[in-house]
Amino acid sequence: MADPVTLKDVAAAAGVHVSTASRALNPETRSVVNVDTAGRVLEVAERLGYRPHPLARGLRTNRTLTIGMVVPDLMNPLFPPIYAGADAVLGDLGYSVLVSSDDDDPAKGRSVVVALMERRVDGLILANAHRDLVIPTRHSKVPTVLVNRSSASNEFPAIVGDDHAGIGLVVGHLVGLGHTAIAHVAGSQDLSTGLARRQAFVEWTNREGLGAHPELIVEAGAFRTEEGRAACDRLLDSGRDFTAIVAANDLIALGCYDALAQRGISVPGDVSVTGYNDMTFVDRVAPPLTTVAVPYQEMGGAAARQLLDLLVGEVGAGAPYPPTRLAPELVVRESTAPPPEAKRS
Amino acid sequence: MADPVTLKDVAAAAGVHVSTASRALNPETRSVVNVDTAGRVLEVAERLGYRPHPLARGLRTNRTLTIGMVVPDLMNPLFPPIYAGADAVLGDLGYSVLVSSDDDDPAKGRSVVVALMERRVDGLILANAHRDLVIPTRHSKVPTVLVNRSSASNEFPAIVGDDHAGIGLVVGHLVGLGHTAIAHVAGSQDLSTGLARRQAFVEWTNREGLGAHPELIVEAGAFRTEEGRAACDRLLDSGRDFTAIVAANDLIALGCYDALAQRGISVPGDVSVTGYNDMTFVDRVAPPLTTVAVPYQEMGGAAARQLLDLLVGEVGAGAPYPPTRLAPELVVRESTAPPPEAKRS
DNA sequence: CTTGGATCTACAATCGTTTGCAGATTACCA
DNA sequence: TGGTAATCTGCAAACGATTGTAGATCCAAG
Repeated sequence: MADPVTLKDVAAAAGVHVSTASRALNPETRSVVNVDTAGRVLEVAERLGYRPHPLARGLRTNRTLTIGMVVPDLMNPLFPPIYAGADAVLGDLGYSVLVSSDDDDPAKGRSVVVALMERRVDGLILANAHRDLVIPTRHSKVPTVLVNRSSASNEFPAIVGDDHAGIGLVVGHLVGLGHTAIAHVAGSQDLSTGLARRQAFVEWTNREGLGAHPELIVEAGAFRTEEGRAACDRLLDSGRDFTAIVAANDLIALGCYDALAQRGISVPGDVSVTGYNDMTFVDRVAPPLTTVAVPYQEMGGAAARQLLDLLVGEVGAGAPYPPTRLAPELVVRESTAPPPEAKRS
Repeated sequence: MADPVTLKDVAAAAGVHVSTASRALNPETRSVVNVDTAGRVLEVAERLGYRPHPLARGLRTNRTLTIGMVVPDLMNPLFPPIYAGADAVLGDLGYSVLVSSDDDDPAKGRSVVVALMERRVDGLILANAHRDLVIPTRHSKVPTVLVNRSSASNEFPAIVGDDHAGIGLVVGHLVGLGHTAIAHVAGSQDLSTGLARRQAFVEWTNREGLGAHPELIVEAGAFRTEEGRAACDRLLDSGRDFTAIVAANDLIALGCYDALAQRGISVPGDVSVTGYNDMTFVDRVAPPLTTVAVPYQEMGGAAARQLLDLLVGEVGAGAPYPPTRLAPELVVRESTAPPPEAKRS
């Protein structure tokens, strides 16, 4: 009842052939049609409330004005901002963003990507994180950009947070407070962020002259509170002395809170803890978490713009794409303080 | 390079006409074609990796296998679970869910709905909440279901949390602890949940024999921390005595935390506070918040199933649809305790 | 041997656009 | 006035599927 006003209707009402109507409606080709017939068509289309049928148009032009986006899990508060950022810039240009989750399962990741491609998306934004993900788009022509992750070979443009700088911020902050024995609870090394933050940690601690202490680095199996707690337990069990922990992300940091609390170790009285991501509400836990804020929304926007470039640009411009790194920001709260005097590293 | 294997290719390879191939591939019509030609077509299609072109198919059948979903804001942690729940059930049937946000702006709400309809979605799931939202689908034939909100006239099926029961749970809990002077910081009365929770509050406090105290009800302009804080300030300024606050949602409850803390009133020592929704991390704020958990994911799933019913059923089955209410669950944490002895209501 | 009915398959139209091409109109200039 | 270029506009073929209808084939019965 609502909408079936077709191009044919517009053409008829304007007294022209549908091809003329089509050309008049399309800004690209409008110049080829007489200026006042064009005007008449426009006016009639407006009056009738004509809307092109996206399927018909897409069938002919081979474009869907749809972008596929795959994330590990939309319920992880990291990803909605990325989505929102991308959707904002793409929506303005008439694109819709179709999200899929892969639940951190590489197999499912592949299958959702092919599902998206079967839906004929015009481009892909991949935020799913497994480093070894074989990307089915590799040999297809679907423009693809990575966000919040990079690929080893830089075969796709990638927008990532500058983990190196971010970790630099927190270790700088900690040594500024006087810490000299700093531990790291790393995230999964299968994710590019887990790897990058760990590498950044060893580099910055070296650069600050704290020396290399591999025993002060322990790895959480995943970026989750429970895993963080377990990893921190292992660290504590090892008996090594330290006065600060930089956790690979906020969830792991909260896990550290738990492990420390259980042993009666006070934060930040006895040991300082830092997180990463500045998730919602980490300003309200006890104690409010010192962490680093990553501009996820801007990352989404940047990824979208990058993708648009790919869409207009010639396919296969190729060449390796060095990842663009967005600067993070240190957020100092109450989980960090100078080390206790009594304790020597 | 990847995919352009069309029905015509399959037909040619199987030595049949494309119409025969089409019928063979479609389970509905398969019976009409000879059983072993059908088998041959199937086999060839499989071997060639044929995938029907969704646009072509949709153009002909007038279905897109796409469901539109509109939420106020995906960054609000309430909505990803709803999305996930719906996507899980719809995805299994080949549907994709296209999300749009309306930023709680009724005008934008209408425009995203028409945008979705122009994309020819097969159905709509509306989770955007403004009670007075004029729904553009009203006179169109797009099957629509509401989730986490209802419409006054019940013209659409709606899946909502049972706010009445949920509020009953918390006031029951509070009177069980001995509270007799309970205040309510309500949410926006423009949202069906804000309204329903407030009404439930007055009904349950009456039923518990606490009498009506309109001065103990104050309204936050929106379901946000800042507004909650302001509203709670007004409540405190009024000078009325009370020993517990039931907040319309968790964010407002956190606002109450802030307002109380600033005046040195301890939670739950001096006053108990309850929230609503059991958002992630409210178990980690100080003190951990007593609240009510709403099964948002199931709500999304139920909405999807309801929509599927509409899709197969005859259009305009009509008749008012009484909302389906899903039972919430009380989560007791540490923000509630018996009232202080000293204080009389 | 013809006719009628089952069964199957092919033809062709259709969904609503876009777009190469050809034809029509007008205008311009010699 | 006639020829040609410039400017529009219409025709028709796509895009890749689905589907009503008509025709082909085969077999059995009259």
